[in-house]
Amino acid sequence: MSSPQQKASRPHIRSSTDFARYVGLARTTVSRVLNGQPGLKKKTIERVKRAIEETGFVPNAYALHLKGKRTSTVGVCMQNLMTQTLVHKLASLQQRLREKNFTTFIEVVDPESSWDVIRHFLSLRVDAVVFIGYFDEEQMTQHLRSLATSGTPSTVIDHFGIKGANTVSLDRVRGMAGIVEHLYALGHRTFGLLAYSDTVRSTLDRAQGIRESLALRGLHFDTCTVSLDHLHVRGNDFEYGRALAKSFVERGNLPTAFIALNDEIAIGAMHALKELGVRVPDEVSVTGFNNQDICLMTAPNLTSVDQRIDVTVDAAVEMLLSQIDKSPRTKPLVRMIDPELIIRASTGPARH
Amino acid sequence: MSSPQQKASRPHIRSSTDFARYVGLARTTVSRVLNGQPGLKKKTIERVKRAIEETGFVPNAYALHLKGKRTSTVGVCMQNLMTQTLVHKLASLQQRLREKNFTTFIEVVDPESSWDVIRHFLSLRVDAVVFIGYFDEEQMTQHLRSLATSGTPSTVIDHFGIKGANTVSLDRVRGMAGIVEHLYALGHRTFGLLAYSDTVRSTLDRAQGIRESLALRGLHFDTCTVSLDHLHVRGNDFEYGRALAKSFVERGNLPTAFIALNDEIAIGAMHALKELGVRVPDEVSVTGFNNQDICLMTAPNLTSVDQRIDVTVDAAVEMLLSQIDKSPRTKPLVRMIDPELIIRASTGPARH
DNA sequence: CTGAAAGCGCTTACAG
DNA sequence: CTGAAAGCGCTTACAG
Repeated sequence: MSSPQQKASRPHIRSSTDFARYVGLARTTVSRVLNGQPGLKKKTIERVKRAIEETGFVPNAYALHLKGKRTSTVGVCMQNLMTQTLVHKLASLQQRLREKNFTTFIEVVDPESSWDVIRHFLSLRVDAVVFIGYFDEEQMTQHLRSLATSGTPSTVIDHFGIKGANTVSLDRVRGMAGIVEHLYALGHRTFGLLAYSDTVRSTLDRAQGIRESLALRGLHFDTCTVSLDHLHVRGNDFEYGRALAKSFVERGNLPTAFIALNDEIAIGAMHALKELGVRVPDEVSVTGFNNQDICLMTAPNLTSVDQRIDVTVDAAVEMLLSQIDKSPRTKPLVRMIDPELIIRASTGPARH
Repeated sequence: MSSPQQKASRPHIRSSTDFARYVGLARTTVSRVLNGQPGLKKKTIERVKRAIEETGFVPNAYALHLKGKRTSTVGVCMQNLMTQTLVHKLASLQQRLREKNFTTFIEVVDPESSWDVIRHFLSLRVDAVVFIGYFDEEQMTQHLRSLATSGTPSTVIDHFGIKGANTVSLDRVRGMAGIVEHLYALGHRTFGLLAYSDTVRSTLDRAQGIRESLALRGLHFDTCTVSLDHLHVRGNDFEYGRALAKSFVERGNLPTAFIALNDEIAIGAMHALKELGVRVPDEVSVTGFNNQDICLMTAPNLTSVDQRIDVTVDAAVEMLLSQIDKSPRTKPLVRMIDPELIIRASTGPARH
């Protein structure tokens, strides 16, 4: 009968003044009960609590934060392209901050919106700002400066290399080194690179990781890796992986291993290879990146690199808390997270 | 040289009082400039604007909203299990609301956190609350009542059937009817149901849709559909689809079509079928649901149902705006969104 | 065209 | 143990 939409007959209370009048106590007393302060009669406390039940009164957060104290809020700036991995990071971060009694304000940033986001966070007097993902470096530097000017600590998750920024980032160079090491140990000396010819920072880092790791083993990047990225319209999905693998097969002279930029591309490639009669891992090995759930859906299951999101988020939160209420640091904090190579059945000994 | 972390030598301004002193004008005047009110000398405006540049002053949102006006904010409550589809809905909603000059506060709700979320939204005096996903019905009803009591409009996206709730939901019954109609027209009379034996509301609705649509064609649900869900540990992913399809093949006497709960399960099933030598769609047709990107990664591409997220979100925003600043409605608004069947190569004529 | 004063809804010394 | 008063950072009539 009584639907949620139905207007309750309860008195409509909007402020602590209304509420105090309703209870028959001073605002001061009510405030103390609401904040669980000591030195109150048991009866008074119960009286107020009952009144809260009756009226559903909730104090106005805006008035509450006006006194210039910490707002216990953190602004989170997400890159606009939301991948599964980024969603995990976001959810994990919100969870962690909630445990520390912080409220998160999340804003998804697309380049066009010209970043009013920072102003918005500042107007909400957030205690700190977290960036997740990759952004325009110049804009970022400028925004980090605005934050610093206002005395708001900030931490960047993922985007490594922004000058002066506190950063928590996956050690992508090490991640790639792990893959190369693994494949090298299996006897692989020729590598097909899938989707590494991109100019975004994370990809450049990854390519650099391959280059260094090969050099370490006396191999030269340019002679033992092949990329056919230019043959197709750039993508980051299954279809791009499929198309690239197909081109490799058509071209002939297959490398013994494919190193894909991410799991989707790896899986697309695996499917194309299967269709074209190239067996994985007997004839060719394939690796992914990110260790998403889909790595377990393929036959064979996909060797991939796990980002260890929980460790990353823990580090970021720790970094944040160490800055809040402390005097600002001059040297930025930078923390690299070690990725974990998850070896599965898509990689095997190199064929001869 | 000047890194973002470096403390700027600019004067540190925290309030409009500080700022007004800095500019050498009254707070009133400054306020008017900040809010773009008419009747000010051009010179005054420029003076203030320059000072903003110089100091980076941003007014305190909490003080701003204290006057009891609309806060131009909307609280969004997300179910904790974040699927790709849900992320799309969220991003689309935030985008739309931003266009209407609303700020979104997003909270991911897990059952344990016992829903302080609503209190939090109320304390922020949001103009409205949107729920996206599926929640506990009893709790939801209670929370919607709290919102109604405080005069805060709300809309539920997805979770159809909550009493008294304003709802925008995909017409799942029609979505399933579309699939059945399509398969029926292709000559299919026996159907393997993959993962429909779940008791969550959306699944029940979907099963009901199949039942009704079959009945409409003189077919009886119990005799022409088979489910082997009970043979495996429940999942919603590729693996579950794979396992189910395998069981169907082992059992023998295959239905001519598989109707999967979602795209992942359908794709998992397709892979298992392929491995076991059952050709899709020659021997068996397969359908998915949600029309995710992965539908295009399979060979053959997957027939699926599109949720038309943009239409859904538009409807929800429209519903919300129609409630804000209006007197509360007694009858809840309910809007069903028509899904769109996307026919691809995974469905074909029934084999005889 | 600009400013002084009151008020929004809270908390926090300070009295009693 | 409880209350009256001041103050947080804004906006908005109301004066000038």
